[in-house]
Amino acid sequence: MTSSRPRPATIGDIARRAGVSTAAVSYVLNDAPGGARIPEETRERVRAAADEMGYVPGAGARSLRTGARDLVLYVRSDAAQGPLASEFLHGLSRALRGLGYTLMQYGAERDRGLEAARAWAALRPAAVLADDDRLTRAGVELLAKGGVPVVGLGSDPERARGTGLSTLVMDHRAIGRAAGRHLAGRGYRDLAAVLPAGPPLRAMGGERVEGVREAAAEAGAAVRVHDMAYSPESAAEVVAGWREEGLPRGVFGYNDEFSGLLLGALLDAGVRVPEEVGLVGADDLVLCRMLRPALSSVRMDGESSSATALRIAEVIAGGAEVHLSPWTPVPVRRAT
Amino acid sequence: MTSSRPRPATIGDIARRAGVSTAAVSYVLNDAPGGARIPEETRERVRAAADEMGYVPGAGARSLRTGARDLVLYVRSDAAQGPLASEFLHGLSRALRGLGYTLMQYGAERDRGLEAARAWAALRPAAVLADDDRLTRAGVELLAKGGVPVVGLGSDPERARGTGLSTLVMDHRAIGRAAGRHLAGRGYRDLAAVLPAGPPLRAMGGERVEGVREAAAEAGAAVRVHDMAYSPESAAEVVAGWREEGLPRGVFGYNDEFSGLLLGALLDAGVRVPEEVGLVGADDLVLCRMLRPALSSVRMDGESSSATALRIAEVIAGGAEVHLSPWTPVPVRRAT
DNA sequence: TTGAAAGCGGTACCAC
DNA sequence: GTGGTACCGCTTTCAA
Repeated sequence: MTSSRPRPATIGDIARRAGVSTAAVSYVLNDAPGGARIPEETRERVRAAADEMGYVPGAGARSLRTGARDLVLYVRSDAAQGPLASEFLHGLSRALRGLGYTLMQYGAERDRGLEAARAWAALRPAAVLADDDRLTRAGVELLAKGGVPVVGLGSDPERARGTGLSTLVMDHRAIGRAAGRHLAGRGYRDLAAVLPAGPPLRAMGGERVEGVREAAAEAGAAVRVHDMAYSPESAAEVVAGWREEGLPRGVFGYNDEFSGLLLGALLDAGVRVPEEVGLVGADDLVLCRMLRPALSSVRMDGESSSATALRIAEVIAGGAEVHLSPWTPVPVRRAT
Repeated sequence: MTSSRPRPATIGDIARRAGVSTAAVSYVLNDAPGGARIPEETRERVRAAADEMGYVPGAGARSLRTGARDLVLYVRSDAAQGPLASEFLHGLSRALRGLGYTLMQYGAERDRGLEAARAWAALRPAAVLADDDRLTRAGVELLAKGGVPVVGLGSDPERARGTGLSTLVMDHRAIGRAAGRHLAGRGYRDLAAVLPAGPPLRAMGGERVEGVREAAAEAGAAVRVHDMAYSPESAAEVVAGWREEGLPRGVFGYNDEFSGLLLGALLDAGVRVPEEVGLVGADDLVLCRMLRPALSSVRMDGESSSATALRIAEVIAGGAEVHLSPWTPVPVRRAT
């Protein structure tokens, strides 16, 4: 008497229960033109049967038959968390739904390259959006062979151009430039910038530092660069180093969170902020307004994220190659 | 000459190219026992063909044929962000993969209830994990009819017991209790607790406040409750209110982020923390160690998240009803 | 007006 | 030993 787990009802079950053919069921449930002249009474019966049995057509069998692909895969590392990414995700999801696609986040695992591409391809998606570090040449090629457009999140547009790979990037160099100019604009000439130690953030950090360097060069300022991990201890070490070799006048802390750590360490060391050291983060999180003194930052402005999402959705639908960089950095001056 | 988008290669394509039957292709690629005696030379040819054409078997057709369901849906609101949720997600994903399942995050949209359940059911998942606010009686029933177990994230275990709905909860009351005891343990008898204004957080907030009340009752302390939105302005209002009616001695700020806002507002108002007002958050984010004075908090300890994940995976595999609450709150005393 | 049947891409039974 | 073929659930053409 082991009642095994119930299986979902099939169209055949409904047809049998309603005493009609499977075709009739399909017609009624999709109110398809093919079965335009099915009497209301029959329709009623079919709908009732479907309802009672909790029938929902299986997406797999359906898309196997129709050939429609409506799945969009979104593969992200955790690095891309926070309100900005989250808002973007929502806008994208909404825009895609409006166009008949379904967005799914896939791969909390670290799979990448060809292996990952095979897993994605097996799902026959309409498109794949993936963090750059998940993508390899071979992987993108495999997907392309199956007609699956790929959008590289954070991929270098220059390297991608002409390869069929679309890109969506945040201009980290511009963020660094904005931060650097903010600092230089206050008259600071002795600058320091922080480079996150971990692999996922390091690449972005490098770009941001480059931007700071550009801004410093414009203003004739010097820039020191320091490795730092995301921990209070590491922040304290950086500050201790500064105490020895001399405090920088202005600091770009990579982002608000690293800057928050740095601020704590500076205050612990008895350094007055901003009188002795100015500090600027990036992302303009609410965190900036929790800290005292309140943290200056760089906000990312841009077309509404759903507008961006819409453009991406068009790529997906059209299959063209595009390169998007929809955010503009805007310095936000606060106490530090 | 409009070269339409390429379609993925099918098993038939490979068979034709390799000059064998589709059956042979299937056997070779899955090295299935059925085709044990296919000569190595033929296998080679098949593999080569598959490779050249970038063939990957479609998961849809495969599971249609085999009847296997390997998809686990994870439906979460953004409310559940942060390192804890993220770590849990990873552990879960890994554990499930080990058992042959694939975890996908679905539904950035706000769909809920029966409508959402239909969408999930169409994917023929092995199980659905969803935030409680997405679930309705009818929705869970629909899924159950199709043999799909549901785990309610944050659902009340008491109400769920016996309905077939599994639950995974964080014990918010216990968090509040831990925070309240921490405060009372410092000798504070005039307590205040914050209740987040928004709908997603409010329910949890209510539970936490209840916990604070319990701890206060034990110690003979009083508790005031204040609505607050997640903004510096709202925090300032709360503090202004306190200035008028008298400062509380100890404050539970719902979580670290609300507490951070409160801390900023308190300092702005010239209140000395912790000399005049003690403050405790919850979650033990890195944020606590950015703030000065460093924020006391309540950390969530528990069995490793992958162990929890494993138990959930068993539910999925077995279809049984379980009620999990694997986290234990632990006060973390810092400067505030 | 209704329904039989073909076929989507796979797997695996079973007859050659 | 091999590979033809039935079949999974569903849509849609076409004939009755």
